Amino acid sequence: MEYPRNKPAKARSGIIALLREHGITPTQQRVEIGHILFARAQHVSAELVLERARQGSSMVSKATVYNTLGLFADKGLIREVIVDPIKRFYDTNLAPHHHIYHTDTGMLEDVDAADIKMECLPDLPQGTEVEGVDVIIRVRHTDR
Amino acid sequence: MEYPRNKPAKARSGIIALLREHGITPTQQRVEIGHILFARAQHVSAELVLERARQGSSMVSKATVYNTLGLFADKGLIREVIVDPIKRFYDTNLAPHHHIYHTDTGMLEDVDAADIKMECLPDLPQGTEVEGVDVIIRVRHTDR
DNA sequence: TTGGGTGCAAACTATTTGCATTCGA
DNA sequence: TCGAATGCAAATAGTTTGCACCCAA
Repeated sequence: MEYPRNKPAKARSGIIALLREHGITPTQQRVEIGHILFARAQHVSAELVLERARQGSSMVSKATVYNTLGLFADKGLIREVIVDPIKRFYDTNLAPHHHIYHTDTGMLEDVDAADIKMECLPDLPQGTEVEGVDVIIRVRHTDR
Repeated sequence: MEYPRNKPAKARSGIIALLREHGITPTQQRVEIGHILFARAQHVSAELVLERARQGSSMVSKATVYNTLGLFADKGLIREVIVDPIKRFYDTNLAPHHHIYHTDTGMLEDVDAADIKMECLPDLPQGTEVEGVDVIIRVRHTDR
């Protein structure tokens, strides 16, 4: 189940349904956070979600933001992206894709998986299975 | 300048020369840390380096370990690897390669770059240049 | 009522920083 | 000698945990 890109923000009722489909009890805070996340395809940090939640109506604590993002990621509603050594990003785009990371600005961009062809993945170690393959293209602004 | 794999540990004099070649003043602590790092191709965390340094003869503080690892990475002696959201790893293997990350054990394995062919990298954003491309294959042990 | 689920403050961990001291050239 | 490097401690930032509270069964 995947949240489509470039769609208008889901209504709260839609978010409640989405949470239920994923086996998550919809609480006020989770719905609020869902509303922030699924407004559009985006890359967010916990800090940003917290900031937006505080601008909104509901009370949400910092710990709840972290716990909820972790829960959503576990349940497959969002995808954790590890590119920055100091903070985690969460990606609401669940379509197969990779990332361009601007090391000087911290900006993260999506690259459709179809635009990168990987051939001959090496043999996996015995008794393991692939959980995911991340490709991160690190770019910086050219000095001029 | 690249440290070759599978070679016996560099003598301290060799490490001093290596640091000088990279424009790093060789101090007692830096040489000690270099000695730990370049004993063999490996993936280390700051914590592990600190632990090993304390087992050895020299006094090295935590802050110095962090600062030195950062310095070595800046100067291209080691490579920072971002796979784990909670800690950084440093890789003493500078040959072009990618990683297999065992999400359940935290183990990191090298994959020769030649074993992964990437085709048609997407167009880069205007005014940027590639700093590096990381491929991380996340694997887990299959349940049986 | 009651036991698991939830939310929050406080705790914790990895990392960085400021500054007095020491070291290397 | 003297600027650079170190060590310590405290600060910081991101994240996790312990526990009181709440709600459905």
